[in-house]
Amino acid sequence: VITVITNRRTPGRPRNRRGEGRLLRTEILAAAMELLDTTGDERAVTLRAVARRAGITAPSIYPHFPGQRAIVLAVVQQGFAELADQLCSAVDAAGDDSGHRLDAASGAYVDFAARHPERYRTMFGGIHQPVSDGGGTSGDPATLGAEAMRIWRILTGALSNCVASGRSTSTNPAADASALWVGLHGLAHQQAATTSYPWPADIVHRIAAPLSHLVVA
Amino acid sequence: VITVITNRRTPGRPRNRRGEGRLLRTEILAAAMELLDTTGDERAVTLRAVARRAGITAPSIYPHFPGQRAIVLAVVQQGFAELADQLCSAVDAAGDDSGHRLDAASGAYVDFAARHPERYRTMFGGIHQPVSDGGGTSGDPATLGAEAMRIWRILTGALSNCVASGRSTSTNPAADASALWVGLHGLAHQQAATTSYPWPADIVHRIAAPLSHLVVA
DNA sequence: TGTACATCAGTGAACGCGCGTTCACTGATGTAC
DNA sequence: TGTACATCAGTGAACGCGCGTTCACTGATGTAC
Repeated sequence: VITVITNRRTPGRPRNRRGEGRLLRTEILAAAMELLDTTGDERAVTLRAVARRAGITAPSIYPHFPGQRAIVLAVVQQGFAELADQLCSAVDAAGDDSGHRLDAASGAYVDFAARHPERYRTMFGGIHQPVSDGGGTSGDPATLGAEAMRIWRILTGALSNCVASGRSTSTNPAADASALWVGLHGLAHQQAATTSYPWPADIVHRIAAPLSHLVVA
Repeated sequence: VITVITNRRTPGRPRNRRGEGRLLRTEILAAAMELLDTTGDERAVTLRAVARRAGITAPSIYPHFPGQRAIVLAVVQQGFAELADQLCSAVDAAGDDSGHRLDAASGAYVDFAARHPERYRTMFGGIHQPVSDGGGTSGDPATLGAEAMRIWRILTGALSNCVASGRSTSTNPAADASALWVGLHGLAHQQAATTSYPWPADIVHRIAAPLSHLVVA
């Protein structure tokens, strides 16, 4: 099957009303995310491809984004916000048991990457460096970007609660939360990159439990 | 500072003697690796850029590689071979103590990524999927690619020795080696992607020790 | 030993393509009078 | 209420660029006789 790339825009697209031009920004972002998720290739997110997907002409993007990199950067930032939101929801929905809450966070993290593999890879691809605000005094999480900070705080909080309830023996929940994040990231990224690695069935728990210093049940 | 891209090849390059044309393949590969390590961007490894770097014209590449993707794939494969070699050397040089040997493997792994961040990211970028041979019965490491299998075996071996000498309480060294690899990968990849994450000082040990189920000293 | 020839390593010009970006523009719509 | 006008959303054509790939070629070198 040959994919025909058409340059025609969806002809019926109504232009936004006066004063509502900013709405297009949202459509452009959505188009970029769709492109990323469906093509599975960051390089497919070109300015022209995004415009085609959004049903507009390429120059129409410039009033909303200074260039192509800015679009990808916005996708990445929104990705981090969504990831943080979903961790938050998962933890909230997990009830009162501190162990369940930590499990829920770990599961939601890996799940996000499984549902949006290419977006996850782009988020952590490094070119856009959204995790850190720069600077980066070693060991000081305050240098994280705002959304990354949220994620780190959710993990740290869940782990601290486990310590408080005697479920974890961690003596440094802040540092161990970073270690846990690294472990989850390793699994999430690897699953997002290659679909056929021979994982043990309980791989999430096998990674998250020791890194969280959970007491053996 | 503006980087001037010159199309001129190094004029003095002597052509290989008759029958030694295959030598150029090595030079092309080396040029691609240099490009990847110095530009820090996989997208910079174009067929033409590789040719410029190698001091030849673009069409000269075709007798040696069917196309640009094949060059990157070869770079990735060589990267896996080098990584496996370095793990092997590090373990061999670490003496007899099983704990030291496992530490050496972990350290060498993270080190490789730190020394060649862009190459590491490309290796695990997923587009080329070099880790798995496909198929991928869950839990069966035999479906790994040859070099990935070597890496996994080194980790499994080091971990098994720790179990044998009472340094690790792992009850499933094969599965825990996968978990350890995932953890090391998470750290290696994240360090290769963003230089300024606020890592705890003992991050490697903080990840590797619990995943290996090392007994607390 | 000398010479014609086949082979081989690599060249140079050319192609069509999609890209990012620019520029002048069009036509609908809200607003001032 | 009617009309002229400014503003705004988005268009369409064009540019120069580097890319991957093709093709016919050149000139050095080993070899057969």
